[in-house]
Amino acid sequence: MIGSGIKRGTAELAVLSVLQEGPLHGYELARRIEQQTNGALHFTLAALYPMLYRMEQQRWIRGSWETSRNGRRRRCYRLTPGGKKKLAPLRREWAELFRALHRLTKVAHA
Amino acid sequence: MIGSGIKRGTAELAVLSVLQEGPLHGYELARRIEQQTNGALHFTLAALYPMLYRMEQQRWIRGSWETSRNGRRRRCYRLTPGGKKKLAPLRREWAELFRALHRLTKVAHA
DNA sequence: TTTTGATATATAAGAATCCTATATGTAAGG
DNA sequence: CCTTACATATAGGATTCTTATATATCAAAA
Repeated sequence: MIGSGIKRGTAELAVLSVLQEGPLHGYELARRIEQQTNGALHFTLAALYPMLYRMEQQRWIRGSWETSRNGRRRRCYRLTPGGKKKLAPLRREWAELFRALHRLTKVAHA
Repeated sequence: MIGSGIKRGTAELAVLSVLQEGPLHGYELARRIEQQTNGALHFTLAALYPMLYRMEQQRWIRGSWETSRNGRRRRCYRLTPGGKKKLAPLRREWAELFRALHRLTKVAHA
């Protein structure tokens, strides 16, 4: 599993990417991130809940309380149009970071 | 230039990679990182100096005071054997993060 | 000559994002 | 009944970046 120092800042991209597949609640969101990265990327729920709150304030996602048949309440988040717009430049910025680090470590080898 | 939220944690890899080319002092180190990434990655010196200090405590780099002909004192850092050993797993971890994020964003597209 | 800009290091205060620990409560299975 | 999985939430702390500030030398321009 990737260390916390290195994966800083990835949660935002991860949440937006997973929500692009469809609406989800926090608990399931955490599991999808871990599953889809084969366990490489893991976030605790204590880290995710405040982040979901912040992203809702920024209008990138929208949460709504739902009650499943069992009577369990849970907050379901879906991507807003603003969130979709945010995703593209965010991915571009990450790609740019990868290229930058690749250049740095490659130069050292040359 | 890549935002500060995203590039978190990259300074360590950047410093070790650049120092692999040869010994350098802090001021020049900051410029090399920026140059070799075509300006994509920028760190302020106020961020680098405490980091160099920490890395020296961890025995990844070793600093020595030098006085140039001008009479300017500057601290020259060189990679230690321990620092070289650290570089390989660090690069592997970053590569793993890239793969993880790639999977996440790709899945959302499929 | 005086001042500006590049060189060079350093600390302090603050923001952002992650962690662990803790709290609360329901539902299902052994 | 007790444990595990589900589900959300807050508090306190760590790390790593930021801006602002301080100090000091040297070269070139005004």
